[in-house]
Amino acid sequence: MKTFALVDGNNFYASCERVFRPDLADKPIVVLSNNDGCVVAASAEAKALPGIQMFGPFFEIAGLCRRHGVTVFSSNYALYGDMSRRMMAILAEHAPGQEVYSIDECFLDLSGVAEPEALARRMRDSVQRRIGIPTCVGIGSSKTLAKLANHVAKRVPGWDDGVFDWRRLAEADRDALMAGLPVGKVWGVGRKLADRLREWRIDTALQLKEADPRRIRQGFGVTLERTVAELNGVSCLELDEAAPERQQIISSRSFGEKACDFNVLAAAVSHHIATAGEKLRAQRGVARLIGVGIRTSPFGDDGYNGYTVVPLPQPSDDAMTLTRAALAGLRAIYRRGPRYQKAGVVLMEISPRERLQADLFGPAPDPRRQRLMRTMDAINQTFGRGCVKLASEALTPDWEMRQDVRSPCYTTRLDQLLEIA
DNA sequence: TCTGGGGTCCTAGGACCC
DNA sequence: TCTGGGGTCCTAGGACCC
Repeated sequence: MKTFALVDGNNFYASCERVFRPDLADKPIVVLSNNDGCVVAASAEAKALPGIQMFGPFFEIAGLCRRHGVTVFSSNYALYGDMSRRMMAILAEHAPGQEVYSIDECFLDLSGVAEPEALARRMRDSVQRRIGIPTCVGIGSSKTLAKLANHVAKRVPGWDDGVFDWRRLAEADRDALMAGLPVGKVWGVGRKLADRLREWRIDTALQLKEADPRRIRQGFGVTLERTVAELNGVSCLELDEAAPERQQIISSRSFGEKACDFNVLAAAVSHHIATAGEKLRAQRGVARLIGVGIRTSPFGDDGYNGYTVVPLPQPSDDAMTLTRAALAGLRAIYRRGPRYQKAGVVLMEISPRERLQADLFGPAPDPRRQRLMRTMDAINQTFGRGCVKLASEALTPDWEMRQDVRSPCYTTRLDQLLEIA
């Protein structure tokens, strides 16, 4: 029997900010998305205020925050990323297998551990003591059950003491608990799927668990059929220890201020293709298609949505090749006039680089260019993103995002260390 | 004054061909 | 007058996640 644990940081971004602001313990905090657009994290105290909704637009609740003395932070990904690495490293010490699933959560393989719940409590204490981040742990015999257990450990009254293992309960009690969980809480079931399931009279996690797998497969596909099996304790999803190779890589961002000028869009697109190219080379891939998109705000009425796909003559991971193609795409879709709100790129048809060289009869990639890319990536890794970049990225800085209230990079910048008075 | 995130994968449906 | 398939490729939009 397999045993999985799902560990995640409670209100992770808010907790990261609090580590360096002990004065904010027990105080309401919210953290905003890129560009200060939406609320993406909130401390328990903030969540308790009526009207503070995750992923809701911030401007709608800005007044409420002022009235209730909520401390508001812009996203500080340098800080959260670094805290995440520390948390993941501590957790990895306790388990033979770890899959980092997102910035604030990971699956652990606890198969063969005699007392997983006791281990989970030790892990929680360790993370809390060493980096000051509170966590919750869910345990089950499949990843889906571990996820659901995590929800129980965090939110279900009576069971929300931070660690929950389904096997703590007899089967009848497990079912009773699952009967109280809406089907939308199950991993992989979002709002739309939950609506459709309700038409089938499947409202709770228990009803999904007990649904006929064949009918689910017919009505909803193999993915949900697998979820049903996982809810029944049959593990179908393995622990992916290596970061999966992406089939597509997206980089896009909204502008701090709307942009009309071609050069501003060109700088943004150059930046995004540079970021995407770095990710592409990190997974040792090459891309054949490059998508470029620009759009105005979807909430205005003079909407323009430009998108095109540029094929490369042969798949590439070279920053200059990618940038040239992306800018050609941008020229094709750019219209003078609209006030653009967002630009982005997509790398598609990604294949492993090694295969490319064996397959193609065309000219071999220039080894000097490859060395240049490796050097560029290495420098940027050591000295920070953007230390070395192509000139097209630097045409204009006008598209930078808005971050009005970002905290210092306490853990990654010497000049921004926390000072203790 | 104005403000609304970012990323990945899947799939339905159209175009095209035999 | 009425009937008339199936596979592949592509893409936009949908759905999900955090």
